[in-house]
Amino acid sequence: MSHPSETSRPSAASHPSETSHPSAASHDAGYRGCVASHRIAGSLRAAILDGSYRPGERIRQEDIAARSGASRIPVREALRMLAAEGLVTLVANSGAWVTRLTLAECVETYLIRERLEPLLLRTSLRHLEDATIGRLAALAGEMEAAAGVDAFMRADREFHLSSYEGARPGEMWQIIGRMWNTTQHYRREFTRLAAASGMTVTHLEHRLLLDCIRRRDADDAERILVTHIRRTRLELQKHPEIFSA
Amino acid sequence: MSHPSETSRPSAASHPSETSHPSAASHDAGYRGCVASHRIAGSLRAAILDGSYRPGERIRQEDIAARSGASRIPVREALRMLAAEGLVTLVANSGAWVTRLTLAECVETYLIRERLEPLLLRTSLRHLEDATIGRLAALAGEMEAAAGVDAFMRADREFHLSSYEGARPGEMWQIIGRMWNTTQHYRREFTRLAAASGMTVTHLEHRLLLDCIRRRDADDAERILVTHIRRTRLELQKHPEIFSA
DNA sequence: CCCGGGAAGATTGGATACATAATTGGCTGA
DNA sequence: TCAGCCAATTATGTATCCAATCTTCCCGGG
Repeated sequence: MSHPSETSRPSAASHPSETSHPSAASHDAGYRGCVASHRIAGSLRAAILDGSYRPGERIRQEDIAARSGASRIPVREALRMLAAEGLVTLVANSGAWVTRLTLAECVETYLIRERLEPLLLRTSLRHLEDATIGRLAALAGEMEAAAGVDAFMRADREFHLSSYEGARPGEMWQIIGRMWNTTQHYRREFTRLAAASGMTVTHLEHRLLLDCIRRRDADDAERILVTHIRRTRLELQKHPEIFSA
Repeated sequence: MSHPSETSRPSAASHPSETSHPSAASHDAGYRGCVASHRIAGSLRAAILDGSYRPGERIRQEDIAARSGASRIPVREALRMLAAEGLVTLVANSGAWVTRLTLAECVETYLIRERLEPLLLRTSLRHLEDATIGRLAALAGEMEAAAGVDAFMRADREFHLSSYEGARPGEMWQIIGRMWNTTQHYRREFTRLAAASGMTVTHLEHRLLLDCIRRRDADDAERILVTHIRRTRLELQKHPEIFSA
């Protein structure tokens, strides 16, 4: 419903054979829009994140196809999307499994987060709205008052990801979001263990981080966030049993 | 051609309905093996990286299918793999384009590299073999003697990526490899410009980095590498015309 | 002369069907 | 009793066909 190249979509390319170019990269690592493959990917992603599927569990294409009322082709596309996000692992001529991380892989993820999340927080801090900061405070309270593991997990996830809301969606946001997803299961198991022995230090770090954010102090915020992620990583490394289940 | 779960593939899962789990995550973000979709993805990737396809250029499924002698379905799978790597951008019901980066996106990529590559180099340094270090020296020489842009690009890419060879393939390697790929075109254009005004500083940085690597000094190596990437980013930001082409 | 609207063509998304490779279970033999 | 091999079954990979959507070109109006 539009005209030549230059209007609805920026920057036609040089070759005459080319037509137009999709507008500002959505970077969804896949299709955007309301196609079946997207719906299926969404419901599968949700199922993996909330623990309905467990790491190492096999995903059969026909099962998903039957359950979603579609054929296997959109299922395959969905599986590829999730594979791109690291949530499932595909093996040629064999099938798909919910990605299982080893302790070493999980630690690597945390090492990456220690370097990237402070950068993203710094980028975000300049444009973070006061309303969002208020929401962060509420979430810190929710975590302290959280009764169960799931409530804590939800608040923790929203707390950290919301603190990055000031950053424009881009490569960094995508990488970090993916890491939160792939480690979700192991953070849940770890939280289960950590909740037993109390999480006062975690809550202190969150409060401290919130204070840095309120002061818009990027340097201090980076330091606290590194500390927070690093300490969690070191704690996690004390519980290798999580990964041998 | 193997037996029950526990032999060729580690760690059967807990549910009886599950079967087995793919061996140590290949993290190919897709299938591994010799299927058609993989072949097609490989040739398309090569074509994009060597500049046969330019950013913003449309990729038609039937073209690729006809050219590779397969049907459109493996082409679609290949496009999804490349989309996962960020090399192509898919839009629902519309098609696929070679991903085009804005200056801001490219700068973001460099900011991420500034934080991650030093970490990867540090990880690699412990296990880097002497033969590889010798190869690095040869590549530094090749860059200094490079006649054309393509020769420099090849040597530069192999120099840096080889310096990470001591690190086990994993998430970090994948992220960084992807970034080298998505920025390949823009680095080529930038190199074209930079070559005109000489690249003595670049060569000095490479020599210096090589020296740190020889001394296995991770701290110095990190610093030099940050400097190297950061300076390139700042130079790149002086040439926004590369992105408006 | 430029902009908006509409219809024909082209291209992608999805369903069904078939070929191929892997898994699973049983069978034979030591 | 158990290891190893073989065949039936299952699941994945691919090809072909049809429907839905978008692109493109042409036309009319301002």
